Amino acid sequence: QAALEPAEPSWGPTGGDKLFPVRRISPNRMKFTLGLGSRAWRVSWERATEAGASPGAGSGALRGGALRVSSPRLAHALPLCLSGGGGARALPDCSGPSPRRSGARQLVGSGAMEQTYGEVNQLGGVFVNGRPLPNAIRLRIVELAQLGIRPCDISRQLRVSHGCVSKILARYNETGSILPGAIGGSKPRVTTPNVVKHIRDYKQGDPGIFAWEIRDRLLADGVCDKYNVPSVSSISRILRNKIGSLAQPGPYEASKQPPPQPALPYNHIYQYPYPSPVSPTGAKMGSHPGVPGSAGHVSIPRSWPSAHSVSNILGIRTFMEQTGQSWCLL
DNA sequence: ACCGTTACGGTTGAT
DNA sequence: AGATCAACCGTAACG
Repeated sequence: QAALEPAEPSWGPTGGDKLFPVRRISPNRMKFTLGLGSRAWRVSWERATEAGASPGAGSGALRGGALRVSSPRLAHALPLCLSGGGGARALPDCSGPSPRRSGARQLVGSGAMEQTYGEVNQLGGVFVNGRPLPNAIRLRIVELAQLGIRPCDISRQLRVSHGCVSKILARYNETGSILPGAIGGSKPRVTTPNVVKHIRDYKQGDPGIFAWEIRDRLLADGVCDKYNVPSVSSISRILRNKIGSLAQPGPYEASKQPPPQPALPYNHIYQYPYPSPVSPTGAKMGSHPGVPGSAGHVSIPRSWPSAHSVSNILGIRTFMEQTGQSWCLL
């Protein structure tokens, strides 16, 4: 209980809302600050995860499993991470405060560093603002829903706001993935040298061509698809800045090796990589097609390397691993 | 009571 | 190295 006592309650407003210019923070929603190495963090987080992973027994894969952080030191290193896997993209599940911007919340005083680890919502659940819920809880939400538990009850049981439960279930129903979206980063450029070259060709072939016509031709000629075709304004900018006189090949592509295309399209999907629609706990994941092998399952924008799959994150052996094969989404 | 939606403050990673 | 930007997050509240 002491773990949930805020060292310094954050009573300030957290922002406005539609009707109220200033929304008052709930007395139950408070930040708590803990000293590094304190057992308190572990206790508080275990309480939070137990609410998700333990109740109802059954979920062997989750109980005391990947989420349980038993070492305060480890908790410091990987506050809410389920996996230490590397990769180009962020692992969205790593909910610990970043050293970069959370620095303002790191206090170094008299040799002991304090750090804000999370907040407590109205339901008593622990969350880290700006960071996704742990995958174990996300998975539990889906599992409970599959068992016919109402979202409002899931919300109360797991101490996750109903809005979040609703969002996770809606996403799961739509995509088959329990995973959060990829946070941060930028879109891959769509105006690749090849696209610029085609735009130039079109312009040279028909100097009076409109940008929207160029756009249509890029699509018609298969240079781009609907996901990566430049906007009309982008094409106009290219015409203005990079092509301009139409005389010389711009420096953009003259002698440069084109930058590598992104390995995955921006809208590539992350698939929920279970070999069959069965959760690791054995609970049926319903008839949802969002499992490997279901083509046309294209909804979660952006993706992560396979090293970040739920299976790997949760420490679940995949079918491919069991058969000794490496697998890859590329 | 329930739930979809959204403003908000926050984090993240590419540029 | 630091700022900016645009993506995402979960909460709290409205309707």
